[in-house]
Order: sequence, then structure tokens, then C-alpha cells
Amino acid sequence: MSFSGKILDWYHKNKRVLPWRKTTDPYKIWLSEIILQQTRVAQGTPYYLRFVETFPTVGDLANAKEEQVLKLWQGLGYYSRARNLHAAAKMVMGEYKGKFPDNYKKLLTLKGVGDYTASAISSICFNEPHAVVDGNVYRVLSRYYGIDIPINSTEGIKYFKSLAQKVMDPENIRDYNQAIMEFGAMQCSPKKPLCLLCPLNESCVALEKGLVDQLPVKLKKTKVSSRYFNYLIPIYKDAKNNKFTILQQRKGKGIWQNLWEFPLIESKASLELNDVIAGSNAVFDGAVVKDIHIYNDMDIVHKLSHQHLHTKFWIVDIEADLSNKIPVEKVTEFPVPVLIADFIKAFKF
DNA sequence: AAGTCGGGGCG
DNA sequence: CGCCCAGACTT
Repeated sequence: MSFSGKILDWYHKNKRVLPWRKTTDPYKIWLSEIILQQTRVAQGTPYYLRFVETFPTVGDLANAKEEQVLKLWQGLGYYSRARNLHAAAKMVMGEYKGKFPDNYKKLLTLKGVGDYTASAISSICFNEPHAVVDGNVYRVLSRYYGIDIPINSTEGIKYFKSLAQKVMDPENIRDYNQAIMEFGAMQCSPKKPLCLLCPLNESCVALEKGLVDQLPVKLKKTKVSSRYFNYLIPIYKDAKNNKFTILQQRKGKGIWQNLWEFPLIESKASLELNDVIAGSNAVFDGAVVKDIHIYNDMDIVHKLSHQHLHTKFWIVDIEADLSNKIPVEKVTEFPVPVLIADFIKAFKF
């Protein structure tokens, strides 16, 4: 049997029941594909279910506030996916007059849709013979065919796309694409692949040569930098003892764009109380600071892919009134990074 | 071609 | 602690 035949055969016996496998609605398939980019099925599934329930159609998503989309996305990471998702929904309702793009080329024009996602949607929904190449496919192909070209090099990306296209089954592309990914996730896993029980173990080059644990080859990891965050949590009590604080939206280029956070002082190194007292005047210009004290004794180190955020939360009691204040009960309504969400959850306002 | 963008799970 | 996850976009 051919490579694709064995993959398909394995898939029909071993595939998981997943919510997006019940439909070929391009809107829902697109949703699932964006959510699952660089994200495990287990982590993405509850988000998929919430999105489909909250926004049953692409029009519903387009009509939502970005704020609501980000809130629903909170905790999934790579928030540009959520912003692009919303923008793409508006493109579908505008430029495509509400009809979801129905071929690879049109799909590629949507924000946040690259070669992988366009291939996935066009094959699953419209039976177009475009082979997907995700992390699973890189692993399966590099092992089975014994290819050591780095998968994240320009040459590797081109080579594996071409190889994937050559060995796919164009007649069953909808199942084949999902099959090879499922096979990579369940059988040909990154660590401890199940070679002993593998339907391809008689013809796998990596297994024959003992290179399974060395493939695929991936170029050097990026180095991690450290940043020092000091969040100032202002607390103002009015005459009726209602409590207020401040959240502000992150703008500009870096992490967490358009998410909300407390007023922030970033520094080159860890700050002491006196530094924060000095800096707080600029942050709350005019307002009278009654007291500042540290919330977390030790720095909280929030780890991202290539940044370690050494974080201190400072509780700032304010006497005079604050501009832009929000009632503390409202803080949970804003889309915030996990670092902030964890603080809000633990802190008793 | 290299960097950037999150958060979580696993060995 | 390092690696990887149904990648895309910017520089």
C-alpha cells in the first residue's frame, strides 16, 4: 500500500472525535484552524466551542466589538490571531459580500490566513488538492523519508511543501490532510513515537537508520530576554466606600497589543520601593498617593516564548479622585493577559 | 533570512 | 528546564 493509503487507513481506525469534524462549513473550519495555530487540540477545543456558540455565523463575528473577541480569546495567546480573525470576518462581510471565500487563492487574502490555513480550509471544505504542512506533517515526512533539511529554513519550507504535495492523496484530500496531522499528533509524536506499532515501520527511513529522535531538524532557538515590569494598582475609595482602579489598553507594537493592564513602569532592572514612589508621580499626575506597598514578596516571572517578565505588583492607595477610573467589580470584563488575570483572581480588592 | 508573537503541557 | 504545539506576519 502507498504512503497515503496507510496514513488514511490508520486514520479511519484511530481518529479522535473532534467538534470541527462534524462540519464542512468554511466559517467553522476557519475558526478551528486559526484557534489551533501553534496550539494543542486540548487547549483550543473549549475556545472553539465558545466561539461557535457566541458567534454562530461570520456575520455575528464581524458585528462584534474587538473587545469582545479579545475577551473570548483571553488566555489562548498570540493575540494577533484574534485581531486578524475579527478583521477577516469584516473582510468576508464586506469585500466578499457575506459569502465565505471558497478557494485557496481567495482564502489567502484573508488576514491571518497563510499557506497552511488556506490549504486546510480549501481541502476540507472544497476538496481542493492542497497538502497541508504543519508541525505534524514536517515531523512525519522528515522521519519517514529521512529528510534532514531544517524545517524552518527557506529551503526546508519549500522542500517539505513540495514533498507533501507529491505524496498526498488528491482523491481523498479532505481526510488525507487531517489524517497525516492526526498521525503526527498521536502516532509519530515528537517524543516517544509508537514505532513498534506503526503501520509505516517497515519503510520508515528514520526508524531504519535509528534517526527517529533526531528528526525533524530545526534551526537554533531564539534566546530569551528579561524585562522588568512594575504594575501599579491604584485603589481609590469614594465617600460611599466604593472602590475604583485603573486599567489601560496596550498600544504599539509589542506583546499583548490591545489587551488591558494596570498602569505600568518598565525598568532595566528590578525596582525598589523608592524608585516606584518616585515614578508613581508621573503615572498618577496630580492624584495624592497615600501609600504604596508591594503585593508580591518575590518577583513573579511570567515566561513567554522569548521573554521572561520579572513582575512586581504595587498596591497604591490614592486619596484624591482619579480620572479614567473604573469600579473594581468591572476589571474582570476587560481582556487582559494571563499575568494580569492571575493577579486579579488572587487579589482581594 | 531572522525576529516576533503566548500560554500550557510533557518528559 | 527545553521543546513543541493543525503558523502568520513584520522587519
